[in-house]
Amino acid sequence: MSTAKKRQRDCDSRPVKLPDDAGAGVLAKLAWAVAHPARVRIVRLLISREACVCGEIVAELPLAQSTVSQHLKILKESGLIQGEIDGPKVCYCINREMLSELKQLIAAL
Amino acid sequence: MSTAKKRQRDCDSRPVKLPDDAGAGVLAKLAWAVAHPARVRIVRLLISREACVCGEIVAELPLAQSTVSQHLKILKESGLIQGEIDGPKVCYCINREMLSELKQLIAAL
DNA sequence: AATATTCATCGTAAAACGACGATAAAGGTC
DNA sequence: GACCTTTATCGTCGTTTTACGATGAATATT
Repeated sequence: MSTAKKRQRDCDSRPVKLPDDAGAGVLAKLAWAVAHPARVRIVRLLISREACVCGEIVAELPLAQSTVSQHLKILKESGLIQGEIDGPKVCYCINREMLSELKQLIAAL
Repeated sequence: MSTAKKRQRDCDSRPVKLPDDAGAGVLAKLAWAVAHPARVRIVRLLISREACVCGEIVAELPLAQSTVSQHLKILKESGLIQGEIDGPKVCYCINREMLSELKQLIAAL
């Protein structure tokens, strides 16, 4: 995704409110991605395994395949994980950059 | 809820599943507390100010007083903040221990 | 070609979230 | 006591989340 921060100089006299809010949104989104036990487990699994087929993730969780797929979609949209099609299977892996950004944003609290 | 599998102390060779799940819930709860822009801003505000009356927090956010109060309640229930009654006002402050736990859990990912 | 496997998506239902206004509770002030 | 300030809670409404089964698309396998 690379929704990098574009820095521009506006002649505003109050450069305080908006940046604060925007930054809050970024952290909130990433935090929300791991704000569910199933998603935490998926993230941890992918961190430890480095690459994992969807079926394995489903087998690891006490949820229906469609539900897991939903969580995977959410994690994918957050940028924390990536999915690569491999034949009829889909191989998921962690996006280390996004994970680092999450860690940094939390650590900077 | 609690569709948790009751796993007895059987001589299982894989003591991995249950701790993983429990820990996931703890992290998910703390992450969810900061999974909303308004709550991120409240947390940041309390970190920077060290103590803050509810009214100031309300003034800082573009939300109704009742809505902010809801968010404060959520943050209080997560343990991330504490509220102390001071006359008719309520003084909120960060719970540094919980904040550290959140940081540690994220960093340990 | 027919079938099986793998995964995403659709449709749906229940629950929770997020927001608000109105009201109540608790504490000061006159 | 009457009144104002401050905050929490209640009731409500619309939206989102979470979960599931069923279906569809894409690829392997036979």
